[in-house]
Amino acid sequence: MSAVSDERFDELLAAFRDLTNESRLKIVGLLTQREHSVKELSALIGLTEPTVSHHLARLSTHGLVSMRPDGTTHLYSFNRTVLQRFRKDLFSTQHVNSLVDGVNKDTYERKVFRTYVDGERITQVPTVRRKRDILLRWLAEDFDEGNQYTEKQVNTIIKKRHADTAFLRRELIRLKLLNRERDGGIYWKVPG
Amino acid sequence: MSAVSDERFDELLAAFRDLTNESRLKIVGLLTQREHSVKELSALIGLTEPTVSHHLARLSTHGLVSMRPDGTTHLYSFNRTVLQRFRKDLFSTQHVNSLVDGVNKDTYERKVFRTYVDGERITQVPTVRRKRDILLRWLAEDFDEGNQYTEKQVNTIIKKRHADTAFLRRELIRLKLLNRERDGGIYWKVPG
DNA sequence: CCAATACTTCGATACGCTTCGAATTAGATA
DNA sequence: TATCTAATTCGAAGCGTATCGAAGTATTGG
Repeated sequence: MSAVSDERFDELLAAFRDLTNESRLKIVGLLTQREHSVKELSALIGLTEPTVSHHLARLSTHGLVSMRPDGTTHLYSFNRTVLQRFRKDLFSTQHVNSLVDGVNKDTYERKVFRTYVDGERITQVPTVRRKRDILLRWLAEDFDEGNQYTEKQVNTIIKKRHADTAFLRRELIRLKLLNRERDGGIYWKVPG
Repeated sequence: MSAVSDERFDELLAAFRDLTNESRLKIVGLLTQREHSVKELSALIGLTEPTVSHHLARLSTHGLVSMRPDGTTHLYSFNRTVLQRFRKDLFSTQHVNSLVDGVNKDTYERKVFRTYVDGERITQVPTVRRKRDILLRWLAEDFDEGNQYTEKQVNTIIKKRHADTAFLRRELIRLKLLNRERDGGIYWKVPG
């Protein structure tokens, strides 16, 4: 489910891009009132006929306008229903969510692991909190929900990853990944 | 009430232009889920931090995103209400109508008058129907609603504008500006 | 069949915009 | 205080596109 391959969204985006343009919005504004010829539109908004023709061509590729020949003149009209459908769809959460490629979603975290973790052990605790937090969430996975741990047991588990047990234990509590009984030496993992 | 001076519409247009851009839509999509730092966004969508920073700056000029500093990182979040208001306003007929400058609305017709009318008289009847129709609507103003005219009276009125009364009389009827009693010689102006 | 008219297509220009890398600023850590 | 990191600002390259004039096409009117 990559962003690039969401053709439906690409079409919607292109349609809106073509719509959010001063000249084309003027054309659409005029066509909402009644049908107009290219020459009329050209005179009304102060652009040459080739330019107007070009804009109308772009609008029609998305079905936003229709043309009806009348002698040598081409009468263009606006398709309200098409725009209404586009308005509804563009910002639907479905499409917005599909923008982000799931494969890329954790590249940042992977980079942190590559830098600070070697196999099973943390080579160095990142000084930057944001990076450190990523490793702490990983470290928290070594604890089971529902279990209770003494401080000694906590240190043993942490030591498998890094030597500085005191600091990492305090950090786990700061991030609310572990909880500690008031005054006591009992720790447990916070669910979630 | 010129199109160029409708600042409110210009602002809406600029906001939507800034929104209908693939990179910025990706950013907005991510920010709808939760707040993100510039570095995170950069890694997630595969752009450099300066580029992301630039996009965020554009989005924030329209109030679409807000920033909250947290240490050296800047956490950006999305303002739903602003987008909702924009969506409502952009296509309101009020704004669409204000796009067209009233002063320019009749330039095409004025040009026809300049070319084919000299003071009170039609110098030459345009062969192009579209232009001819403009003069016919002007000619119809010489007739009063509610009055009844014989063919002779109709010709007299037309002759003040141009010699070819027979043709112009027929054309007025073709355009449904004048009406004629079946088989009879009685004419009257069509209201409206 | 020829002339006039409206439209479109084509080629070229000019402008804006996205994007990047380099340099700068601000904040946190040690 | 000095160093590191994150973010921003700046300058430049590349691309798309809005626009125009000129040329080509189709349809009407005589």
